[in-house]
Amino acid sequence: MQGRDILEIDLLAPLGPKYASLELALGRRIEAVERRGKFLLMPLSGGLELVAHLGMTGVLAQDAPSERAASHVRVRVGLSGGAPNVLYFLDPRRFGRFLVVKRGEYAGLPTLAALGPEPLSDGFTVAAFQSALQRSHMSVKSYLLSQRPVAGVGNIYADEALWRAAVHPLTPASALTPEQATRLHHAVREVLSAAVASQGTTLSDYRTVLGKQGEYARQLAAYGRAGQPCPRCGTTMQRLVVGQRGTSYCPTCQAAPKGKP
DNA sequence: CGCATTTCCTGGTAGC
DNA sequence: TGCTACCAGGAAATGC
Repeated sequence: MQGRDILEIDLLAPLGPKYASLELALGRRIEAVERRGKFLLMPLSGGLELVAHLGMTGVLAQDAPSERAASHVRVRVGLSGGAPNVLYFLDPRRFGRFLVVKRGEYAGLPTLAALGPEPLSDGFTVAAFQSALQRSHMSVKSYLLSQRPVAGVGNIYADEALWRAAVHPLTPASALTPEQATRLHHAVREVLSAAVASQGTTLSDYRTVLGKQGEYARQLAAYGRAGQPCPRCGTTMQRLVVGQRGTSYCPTCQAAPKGKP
């Protein structure tokens, strides 16, 4: 994709502001393909930028979709150069985004505008993470999901990291001890680097760009394991809802913060 | 301003 | 088998 020109870009149905300003990409060159957190960023010539987000179930593919998936194609991008020279953006549940903005202007994308450091970069330090936690009054799980203290942690990896760090998901972020914050920092890095090494977590539909299943599901210790024994202590894992998200945790390893039963 | 709640949307599945 | 009802969730919009 990098270095190619966008010769065609078709939005296959009106989908509102999640798919805005695509016509501006016509005739532009894709100068780079980058990732920040869960956002895919493609700087275009002319000071523009294509921003894509797969939501939960989105797919960006160069292969023509199967008959079954054809109805989920939302955007088709025709590129210069030899085959493969078509990009298909599939988004079955319409939770994705695919839009053109002025480069670096993320006013309509507040999460991207306030995105925390990349978890596997040198910019994600214990000190910075600790001071971010200090400033939030949200539960630590909700704060992780906000993408502000660190980029890219979704529901699965939040549960995994909190379990590894032995931190209860409802602990107020600012109430974490320095030891807990340090453990959580390391846990986020360990979980994400292991998940990347396993090419992600396939629960049902997710496939890598090469069509392979992500293999991290077999390593999940917490996510989706409510009612099953904790891999560390054997206690039955519990489920609760945090910020409208299903949450699994071990009531023994991840002791409740003071005042929470 | 900061946080909580609601909304978007459809495939998958439980229950009958 | 076929129907209904409900759940899942990332980020934005809305509410307080």
